[in-house]
Amino acid sequence: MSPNPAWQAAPASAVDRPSRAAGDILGAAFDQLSGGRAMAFEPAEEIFGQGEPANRVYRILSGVVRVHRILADGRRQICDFLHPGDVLGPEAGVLHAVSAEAVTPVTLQAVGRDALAARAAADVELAGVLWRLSIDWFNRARDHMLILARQGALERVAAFVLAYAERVGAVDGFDLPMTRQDIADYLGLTMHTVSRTLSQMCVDHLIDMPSQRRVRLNGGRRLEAMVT
Amino acid sequence: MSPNPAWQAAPASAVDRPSRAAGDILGAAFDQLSGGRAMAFEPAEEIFGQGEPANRVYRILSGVVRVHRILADGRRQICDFLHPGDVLGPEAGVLHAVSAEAVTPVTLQAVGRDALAARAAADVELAGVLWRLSIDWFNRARDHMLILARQGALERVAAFVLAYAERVGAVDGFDLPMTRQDIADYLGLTMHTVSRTLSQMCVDHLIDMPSQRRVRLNGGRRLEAMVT
DNA sequence: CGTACCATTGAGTTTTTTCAACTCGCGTGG
DNA sequence: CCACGCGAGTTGAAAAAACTCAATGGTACG
Repeated sequence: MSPNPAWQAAPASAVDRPSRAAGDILGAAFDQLSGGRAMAFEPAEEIFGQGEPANRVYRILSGVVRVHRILADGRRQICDFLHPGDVLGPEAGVLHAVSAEAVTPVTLQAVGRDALAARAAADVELAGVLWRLSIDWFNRARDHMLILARQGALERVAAFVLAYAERVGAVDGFDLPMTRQDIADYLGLTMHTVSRTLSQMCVDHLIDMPSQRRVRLNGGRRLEAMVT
Repeated sequence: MSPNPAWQAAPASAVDRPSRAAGDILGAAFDQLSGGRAMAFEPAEEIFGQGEPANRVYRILSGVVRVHRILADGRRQICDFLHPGDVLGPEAGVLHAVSAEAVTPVTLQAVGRDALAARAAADVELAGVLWRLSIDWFNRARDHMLILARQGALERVAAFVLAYAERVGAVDGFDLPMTRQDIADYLGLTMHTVSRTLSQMCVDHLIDMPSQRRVRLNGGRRLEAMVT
């Protein structure tokens, strides 16, 4: 593991998405309502499970979280990977429709759903930030749907790599904290297809993979061209 | 076309989702804010387009609407089909991320986004209804993601047919208002695969199709079994 | 009654999955 | 220290699924 992987730090630049102001407002609300306490989770530890009551909303301080659903026959669909600064939970109804697990070691702040709602009712700016967040999720979900429905393996993996690079603000490469199986379950492919596709992208010099988990984009232009 | 297809009527039972009370609250808000005016659209007519400013929120009175995105290379992904009682638009940011078109003749009420927001700010019940709506959309989007990512053609078509039957409250069959191409673009398949799959389901006596657009479920038990 | 559009069906091809073997890195315990 | 085993990853070959191309059938509407 590299000395200071992007997903581990929670620097202002990563946390304060989509804007400095939005991050501040959210951060302040969480700092205050959580009483400054943080929760810690080990890799593969469950943060909450499908079907459990959804009483709390979380804000990730460090680490990477996967949000997924399990089907009766064991197939798994990862809906999203969440990073420092991302908020987890408020899209839920009374019960969680998905599970959330730590991919890496994770720390997060938890606040009561009702407490956050009460504060949002009193604070127009906070309500606006939460509203914009839910729009973002919705558009993310639709982008994801598009990838799953209409794209081939190469396009899917390219889109994932590019989106991940942007998400962690890669400068000269980045680490993928998740396994090939995780990527496959996110992209609707098998682990094998993901592996083959990454290998092929290396052969074509679209990317380099100095180690199994590390990726460097070679320019990225050609890669971007295949994401439509 | 059958004399009174389910998608044409806007009976209380269809409009008042997810509950009588919620429908009343929404209906009252729309009736009042729209000034009782309704807009009409012909099949294939655009209600709003991707990239346009999202100033209004719509409530469908009759007909079926498709919500979709077009990719640069012409591929199309239908995100959802909406029916009488459904609300269209409030999930959008400043600009619409999707287009909406009439599948059948459609009538709908339009209200200003700001006007609705203002009313929601003053009416806790209305705000709750809108909030629950957005949760429903989100979960629908995730269900859809699951279908697109992890299921075969038979499962996809079966899921669609069952969901549609439930949506229109089918008693002894129902009409599909959309083309095979629409279904394919919704399910992430080709028109050919959809057609073949439906044919196969007829051969297997899972369904009957008295005409190209009409479907009758044969019990539905076996069909439900394949949706996982 | 002809035309246009939607739908169906067949045949061959491509893509992805499945099955299986094998490699690599890493931590454990002899 | 080294052998061992385990989990993750890679890769090849065969099989399955869906797509493309192409032709045909059906229905509605002028």
